[in-house]
Amino acid sequence: MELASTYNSVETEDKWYKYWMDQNLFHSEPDEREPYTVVIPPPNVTGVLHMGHMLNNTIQDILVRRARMMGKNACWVPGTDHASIATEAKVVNRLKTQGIDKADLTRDEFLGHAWDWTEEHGGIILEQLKKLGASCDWDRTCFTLDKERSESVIDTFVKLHEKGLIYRGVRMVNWDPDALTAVSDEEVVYKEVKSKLYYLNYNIEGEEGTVTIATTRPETILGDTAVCINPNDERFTHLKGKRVIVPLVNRSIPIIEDDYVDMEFGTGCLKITPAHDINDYEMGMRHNLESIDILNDDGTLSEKAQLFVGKDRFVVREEIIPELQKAGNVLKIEDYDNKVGCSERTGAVIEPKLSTQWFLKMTEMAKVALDAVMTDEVQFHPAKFKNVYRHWMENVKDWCISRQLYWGHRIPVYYLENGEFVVAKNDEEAVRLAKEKRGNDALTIADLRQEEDVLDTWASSWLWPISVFDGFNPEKNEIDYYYPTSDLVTGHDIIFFWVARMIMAGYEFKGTFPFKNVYFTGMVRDDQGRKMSKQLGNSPDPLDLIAKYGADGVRVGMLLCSPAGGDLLFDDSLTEQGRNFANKIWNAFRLVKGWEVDSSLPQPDSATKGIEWFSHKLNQTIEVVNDHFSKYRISDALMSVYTLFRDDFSSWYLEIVKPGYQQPIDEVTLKATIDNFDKILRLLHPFMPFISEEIWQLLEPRKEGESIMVAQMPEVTKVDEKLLANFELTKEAVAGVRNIRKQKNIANKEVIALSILDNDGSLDKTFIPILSKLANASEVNFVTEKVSGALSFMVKATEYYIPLGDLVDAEEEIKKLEEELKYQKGFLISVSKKLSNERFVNNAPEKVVAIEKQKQADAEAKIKAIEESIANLK
RNA sequence: GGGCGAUUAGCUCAGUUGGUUCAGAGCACUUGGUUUACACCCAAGGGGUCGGGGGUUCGACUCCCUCAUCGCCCA
Repeated sequence: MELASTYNSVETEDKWYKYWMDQNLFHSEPDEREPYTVVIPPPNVTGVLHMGHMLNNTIQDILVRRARMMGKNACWVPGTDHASIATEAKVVNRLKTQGIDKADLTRDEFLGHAWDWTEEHGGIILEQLKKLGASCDWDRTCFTLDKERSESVIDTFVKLHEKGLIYRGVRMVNWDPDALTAVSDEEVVYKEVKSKLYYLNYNIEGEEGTVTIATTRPETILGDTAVCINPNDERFTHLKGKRVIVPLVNRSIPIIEDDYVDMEFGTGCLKITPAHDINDYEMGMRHNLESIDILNDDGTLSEKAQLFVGKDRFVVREEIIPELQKAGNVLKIEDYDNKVGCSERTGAVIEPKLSTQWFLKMTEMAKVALDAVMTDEVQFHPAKFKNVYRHWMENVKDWCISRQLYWGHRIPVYYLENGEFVVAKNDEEAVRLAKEKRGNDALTIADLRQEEDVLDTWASSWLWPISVFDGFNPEKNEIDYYYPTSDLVTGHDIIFFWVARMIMAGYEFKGTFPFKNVYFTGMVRDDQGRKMSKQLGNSPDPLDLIAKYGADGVRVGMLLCSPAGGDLLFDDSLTEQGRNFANKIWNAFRLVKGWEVDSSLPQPDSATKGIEWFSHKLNQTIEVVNDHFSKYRISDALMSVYTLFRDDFSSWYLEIVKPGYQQPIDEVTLKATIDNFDKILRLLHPFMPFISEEIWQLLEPRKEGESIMVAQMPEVTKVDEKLLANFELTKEAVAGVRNIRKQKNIANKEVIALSILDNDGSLDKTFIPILSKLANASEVNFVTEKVSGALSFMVKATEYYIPLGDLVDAEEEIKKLEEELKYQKGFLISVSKKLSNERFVNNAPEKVVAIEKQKQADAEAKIKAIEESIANLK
């Protein structure tokens, strides 16, 4: 079979993904094995794959594939969430381009359009994940708005309400005037903007003189109901108990006193607008102030404002200044940088607004969820996020769960005509409860009015680890097998949105944690550390990357730059490195595959020893990889396998066992080599699923249905550290010979003779066949005296000589030796100094002192040998 | 303003309870290479006062204090 010298990822990857699907290898059913469960952080149903998903899902797939190969029953549940506000915004926009206004549609008509959108876009992102190699159990694909998940949401709402944890109240909420809905605190992003600070004079009532306030939002003066000073501010003692006049509307408002006012900021006088600022609202409550809501839901001014009615708040901000100037109220205007809250979804400037919403009490649930993490019942990786989590949990506020949208789970609250309400999971139940409540058996559903609002999307996402197994359905018991899940992989930016709330839901509804480990990924940025965004155009299209470098290459590239939790600076060169590595593996395979076997050949000693060494090296690496995985150091684990393949296997092992050009190989060595290759491929499979499968299938005849993805992960047998250390010395000796060849321009194919002076008898002679082969030595002999007329080098106390007669330059050799001598002497001094320090010898552990003594002895021996060599050359 | 974290090679980062000459890895860089698997490669090499200062200790990248700079979260 002719194999191309460059690996072709495109053909390979589609072929094997299809094979895995056809063989149903991703599917999991409960059985007697230990489960390993991961739920996907559901991507937004309208979204497309971006680099963050690539990273996230690469890591999940690595964990899942590895668990599967370690004999666990791995189940990775995929799905999407309905992203109520984002999707609704997209649907509204599309309707707009079709000339349809949302306001003209009934709820059901609108939902029809929203489902159409979902049908069109919903599957895209999951199909893209397949290109990456994601080994999700696609039979289990869920959607937060499908039947089972919806029932879960409604069911839990009813339960939480029964427990008294859900309440309805008037609160200051974050209002998105574009989406016309409340959003949670976590959905507000603060942006730095250049704005102005306006200094405005208010006339004091009944006397000459003015009070100056400073504000960034002059239009809100129309809703002012007080001016506040700090009671300790001596500048304003004369104002106590007086009243001022709001400009333009000429409303008389009181001057109040409150410690909240920062005497340093602005003028020290603060205007209070309880309806439009959270702090003012609280102050309004304390001082019994009137609340004047001057804004309509869409951000225009309402009748209550009296002026500029119907105009947008930003327009008014511009227009009110000339009016104020005309009235003589503007003192000055300064440039000012401040942070403005914007909607994460629509980008609109958020208005704090009083409105009636549904809330979920957080205090009790947060306490349980906090303890779970602080005691490591749920482990965070990296652990530094525990602090962030604690801070949020200790300051948690009740969760505003209602949204004024159509696309989502409609709140199961039914109002009666008298304003009372019942909470029920369906219409029948609602009617039954209403009858009970009112003592009126004639009530029908027509007498009830269901709440118009829907629930926050996270009210379904937080149930995800339970709801994907239909865990609220008492007739289903799969949950008992799969829950709690094992690992959650997610971005650290949604630690509050999602992770915290899933932990709360886990304890609340299942009595235990939803997952054992949380692996937080960083944010993917470009090579200059900028966030990837559409505007900057600095985000590569993941599918293009896969086409160009292969999914394996991209996976490796993602990992090479991804310390846990830290931001990662993505650069194409990393995926290129991944692709190059795949090519390297491919070519190693080409080499092995190209060998002709001759069963009559005996195995060379070098191969026997090489195979023995490599088995220990492999075991050692497996140990290291296991350790890395146990600490969720995924990129370190990859780097260990990468180094094993590139350095140990390719550069050393294959060179040791490789037969001469166009010569056959013996059977035993070939078998062992294929075996070793097989093991490395299995170690590699979680990281590079496609190429590992491709080569694994070609390496030996496989039966239909066999796959590396369900092969057993190699296990550690024994590691002989001494043997490994001796091989390292052999490597040094080989490098010594290569250096001399290079210095003297002796080609590798030219044989040399090698003499060894084993000064202290420490040399492991079993490695000599390897040294002989890799040094291309015609003979290796042992001597008891220094060899003159030869080039030499030392490895520990062992001296190596290459007799080269006229090529030897005594001057140069002496210089080289003297440099080494200088270093050794310096080293000896530092060690001796340490050992002559009584406090060190008395206080340091015995082991440490022994090591230092050994170093001293080694250095002394080496110095002696070097000095003799120098004398010999002179 | 409150809190958290960081600062180690040109870049991105390791460095696990203080202890081998322990200052490391990958990339980048320099030099050399038509070695018959691979130039998507191989070999060799340069490069850091571990942010500054102080302290604890026989011993500090590691622990403590302080200063500086940066980042993130929250208000």
